[in-house]
Amino acid sequence: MARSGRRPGRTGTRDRILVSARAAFGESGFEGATVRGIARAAGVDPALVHHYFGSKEQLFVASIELPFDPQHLAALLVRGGLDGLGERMMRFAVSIWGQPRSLQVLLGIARSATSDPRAAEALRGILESSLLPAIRELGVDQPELRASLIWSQVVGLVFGRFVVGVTPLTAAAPEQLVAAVAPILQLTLTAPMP
Amino acid sequence: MARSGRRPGRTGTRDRILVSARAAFGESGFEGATVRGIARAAGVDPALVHHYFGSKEQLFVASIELPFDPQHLAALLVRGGLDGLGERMMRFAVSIWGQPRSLQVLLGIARSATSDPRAAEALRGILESSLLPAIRELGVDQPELRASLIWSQVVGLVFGRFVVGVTPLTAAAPEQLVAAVAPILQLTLTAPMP
DNA sequence: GGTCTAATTCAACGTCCGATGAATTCTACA
DNA sequence: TGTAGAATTCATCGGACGTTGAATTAGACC
Repeated sequence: MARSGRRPGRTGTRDRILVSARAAFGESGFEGATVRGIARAAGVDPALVHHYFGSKEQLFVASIELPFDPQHLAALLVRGGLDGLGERMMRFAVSIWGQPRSLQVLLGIARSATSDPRAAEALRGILESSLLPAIRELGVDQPELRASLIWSQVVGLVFGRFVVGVTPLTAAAPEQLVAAVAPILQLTLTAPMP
Repeated sequence: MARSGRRPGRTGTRDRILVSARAAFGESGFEGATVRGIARAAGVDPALVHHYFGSKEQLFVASIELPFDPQHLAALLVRGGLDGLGERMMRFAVSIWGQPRSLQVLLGIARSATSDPRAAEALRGILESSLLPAIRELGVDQPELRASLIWSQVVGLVFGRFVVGVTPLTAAAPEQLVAAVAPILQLTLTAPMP
């Protein structure tokens, strides 16, 4: 039984709450995760969560900060031109979901997007602030449609691999996925579009 | 205030509950939808839901019966061979999500898959009982990986169009989507795979 | 007409949830 | 050393949820 009152020394409590929150939201989405569960995982009283973050929603917002800078991504994609862009995109996706913390953020957003418009907007934001500008800058025709199709392919991959657990997708090595999907993305960039 | 007791005449109450349930699950997923809300939408006391279906979970199972027969779909895809298979797949997907009831069932499963392993299994089932057998039967190499990639593309499309609301995907006419995506699916079927 | 069964509502229980406000303990700084 | 403020817990509130059991009303069949 932890007695009440301030703890001696520096306790990174706020950070521990954030870490637990990312794990919980990534596992169960916004609605499925509970403030009490997050507090328990952080070894802390639920009231502390509100003390630091005000509300469950604000905690969510704080915990799903995008694990990369959209402009940086856009620049990275543009650099190198249209050639090999599909592969660069896949490599970036794979490198992001290879980091546990980034993956948690991504899954937290994706799992919450099914019920929370804000999370859905965050997902759209990745498309509109990175993918679309990059493709526009390269002067491809029908940039909106192409960017959306690429976005939906990557989202589908993440969904299949990490949410639904489709065996060939969970079993494939990252390199194999890159090799398999990159040409498809490349065709999505270059094929004639209606 | 509806007084208690049996209603005169034939009241399709059970069916009305099912209809409301599909709408609610499609809109909010299993956890987000509430028995009380479904009952309210059906103009009925919440206890009736349990009288007819036993539990929220059994109601969910009853309401998400797949809107098509997997074997029939597999046969439809095989008939006609590898040529134009991508287009047939897209046409089928578009025709399914064009029917409101089917779309509700699909979205109910997809939205619940983020937290409910059973729904995730139902989603995998579409892949394993229709897509994969069809592709296998056509003698393509790497059928598991190809089927999974096609599945993830279609799931991503549904997610983008109906859950996240990606503008180019919501705005595109079904025919335009078929024309844009079919060649990509076809490449996924025929491109060399690692 | 009497009786059994199905349909329907009502009232309630127990649980979990997010949130609040007060009390307690420590740190920082004058 | 005294005191303001930050960190932490505790007890609790009000609400929503799934579920249950009893009571009420209608149809079906003898």
